[in-house]
Amino acid sequence: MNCLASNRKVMIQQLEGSCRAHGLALTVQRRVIMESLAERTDHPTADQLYETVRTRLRGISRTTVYQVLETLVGIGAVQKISNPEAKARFDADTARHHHLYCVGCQKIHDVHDPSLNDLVLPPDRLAGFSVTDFSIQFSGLCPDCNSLHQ
Amino acid sequence: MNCLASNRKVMIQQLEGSCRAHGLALTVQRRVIMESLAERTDHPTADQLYETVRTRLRGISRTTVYQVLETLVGIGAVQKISNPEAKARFDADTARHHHLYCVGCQKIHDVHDPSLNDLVLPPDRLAGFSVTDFSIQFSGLCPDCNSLHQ
DNA sequence: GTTAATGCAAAGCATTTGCACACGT
DNA sequence: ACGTGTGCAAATGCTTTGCATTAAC
Repeated sequence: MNCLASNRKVMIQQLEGSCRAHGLALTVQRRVIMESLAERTDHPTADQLYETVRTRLRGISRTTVYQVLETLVGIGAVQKISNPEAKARFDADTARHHHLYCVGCQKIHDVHDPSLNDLVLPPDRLAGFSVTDFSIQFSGLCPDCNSLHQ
Repeated sequence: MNCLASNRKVMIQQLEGSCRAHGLALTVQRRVIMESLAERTDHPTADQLYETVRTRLRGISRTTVYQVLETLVGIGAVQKISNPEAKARFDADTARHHHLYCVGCQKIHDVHDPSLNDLVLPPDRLAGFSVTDFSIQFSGLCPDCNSLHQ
């Protein structure tokens, strides 16, 4: 058995476990979508993934791909890269600073902490990448939401 | 003269300078959009900003707000927070890892570097925030684009 | 057999485009 | 005066919704 096949088997078992744990059915669609996403590393959009998936499961609907992806994010089997609603957001502060997304109020707060800038810059070549800039996205609870939750 | 008024004046002078430097006209719309964005720290979407701007410049078009924001990003007066095309992208790898956006090929590459995970976690309370997770977005050139550019 | 998931069609937003008019230089 | 920027209307693209059908448990 080759490595890919073995990984896939493990991955599907994990998916099965996660679904069970959340009382979700392990449908063909969920399995194929999970598999198709797991074997690529190019961070596809829902639509790009749909194009792959439809060749394996003819008749699958675009809606299903969108829905299943959100479900998989919900059970922690997949992560979504981008700010949560995937809308463009703008900031007049162009100095280097970082952002905290509050899972309580869904707002984005600035994090001005100069120490963070030094912490990460040193490796300015990571495995052949020339890095010109970076930004850290934190997620958690802002002070206001913090006090509500205790 | 109060502090806000003074900041605004400086900001507008900077905008004027940036526009000149790029051969762009300093239009009323650009000024008001820049001002409106600069006085808030809540990282509005283009549409949210439009709602504010239209109360100050009746008749301004939504299109203009979208266009001007992109122009301002182009001259570095404003930054856009989110992945560049603001579409949702998905990743089956849920382990902590970071992302490099290549400005050459526009692809998002994974950066698996365990040292980065230790570097930043320590301050798990930043000014009252409880941080549960974080992710670093690098931008720069991937190895392939790097070799093309030299 | 029950309940939840899928598929379809259509609607809903966010964003972009093409072109005529107006404004900044 | 010239050329760029703006406004409008319409198109496009991504994503969501309501509801009937189908499949998983």
